[in-house]
Amino acid sequence: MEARKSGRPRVAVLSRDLILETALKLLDERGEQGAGIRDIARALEVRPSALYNHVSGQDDIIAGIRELVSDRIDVSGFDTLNWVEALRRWAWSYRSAFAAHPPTIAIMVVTPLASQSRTSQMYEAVCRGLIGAGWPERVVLSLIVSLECFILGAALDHVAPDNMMDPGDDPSAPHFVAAYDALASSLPSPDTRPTDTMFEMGLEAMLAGLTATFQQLKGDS
Amino acid sequence: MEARKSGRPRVAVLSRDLILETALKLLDERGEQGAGIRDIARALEVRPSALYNHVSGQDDIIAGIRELVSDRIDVSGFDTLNWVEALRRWAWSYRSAFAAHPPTIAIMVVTPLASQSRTSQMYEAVCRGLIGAGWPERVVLSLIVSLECFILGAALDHVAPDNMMDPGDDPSAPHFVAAYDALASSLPSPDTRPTDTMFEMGLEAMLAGLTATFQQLKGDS
DNA sequence: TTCACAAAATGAACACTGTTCGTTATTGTA
DNA sequence: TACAATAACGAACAGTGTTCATTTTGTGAA
Repeated sequence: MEARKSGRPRVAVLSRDLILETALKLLDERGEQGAGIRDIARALEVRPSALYNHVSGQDDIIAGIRELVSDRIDVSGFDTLNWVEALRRWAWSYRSAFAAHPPTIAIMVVTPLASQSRTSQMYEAVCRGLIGAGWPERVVLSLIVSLECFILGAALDHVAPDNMMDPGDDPSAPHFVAAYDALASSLPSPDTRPTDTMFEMGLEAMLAGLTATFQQLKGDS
Repeated sequence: MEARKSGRPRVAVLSRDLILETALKLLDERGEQGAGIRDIARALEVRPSALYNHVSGQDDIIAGIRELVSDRIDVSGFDTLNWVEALRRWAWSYRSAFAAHPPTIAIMVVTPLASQSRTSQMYEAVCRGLIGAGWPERVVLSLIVSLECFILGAALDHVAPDNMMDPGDDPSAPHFVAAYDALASSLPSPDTRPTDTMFEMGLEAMLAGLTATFQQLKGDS
């Protein structure tokens, strides 16, 4: 544990990638608050100010993490499957990519997308698949974004504690309590989470609705 | 502008409600960062520490604001309309309640729900309506939460800048660029926002899908 | 080979945040 | 009339992201 002296070290200790990987790891391990600049620096055994030689600031780190996460989203279905099944695969992997790194979600959702990024390659693949399947260009982005809204909302729900909606024994909300209890006791096994059945239900509803829309659009043209 | 001396003032300057209303107002005016403890205190012409006589801390303020916002959600449809139209009204007002106070969304979504709150009265109304319409108790909460995921995701999207998804002229993402341009030029008027057509499309898709699910459930029983 | 400059680390600040605590003046109550 | 509760101030504290001068090392040009 000998302290490093001032001045440039013989072998570089830091790199942009190393910083981002460490940040993501800390985020996963300790949650949203655990990946501050000082935490990352401590994990790398470095003074906080050293990070600024490789990264322009905290926003830059967040943008970098988003790239890491969106790389895990599976768009392979758009080359091989029909658009409904491709969207289904995409949606599930989209959710699990974020669910694997819970604390990132809330940050990602609000932070605008940097252009020329790997994330826009992900959108490119989805757009190509949908347009190729016959969807009109002008509705494709609405379709994607509306699915994305649901997915990200679901990812946030996935993060939230299971009892987040627990009404307790609030006597002024009997139907709410009944619905909560009925859901809890209808789970197939104790370790299936409500949030999973919820995601399935919502996703299938959207896909069914979109299929109807698609056929209607085909009929009009 | 005479400074107030130490000691209890003759007429109280603060109250919990006043603090919450001020916080919400600042949030609306200046955005997410503009409603810190010190900002609220400055707006009320009071020292920051004075707030702690009426509020337990920042989390408490956030919880209070959520109550203020969810009071604006319209659940009246569940008494008068069929469940689809009631859900539609609920969803639009849900979104606009949050859209009216953009910066609150990102905070609300992540913060768990306090029980016995006015918010759970909102859920009670929705549950009562859906169960009364014939939905099985065990799926009602999944239905609500999945719609909620979409709505909150859409509310976040509503907050994001319109050009958040702008790919620029990225030559490596031609379909993405084409879809983006097609959407932009297909807007009926210059002041209709893409996020509105997106919300409509997604909501109608979900409602159509849920209608199909409902009829299927009726057929099975 | 030498010299200047870029790069990469330290460490000491700065401005900012939410929060706590002691002090003081006023109010309500027994 | 005592006495406690209340509600304000003001001075701290611990935490944050960030900047800057400094020191050391590496590298390309004259």
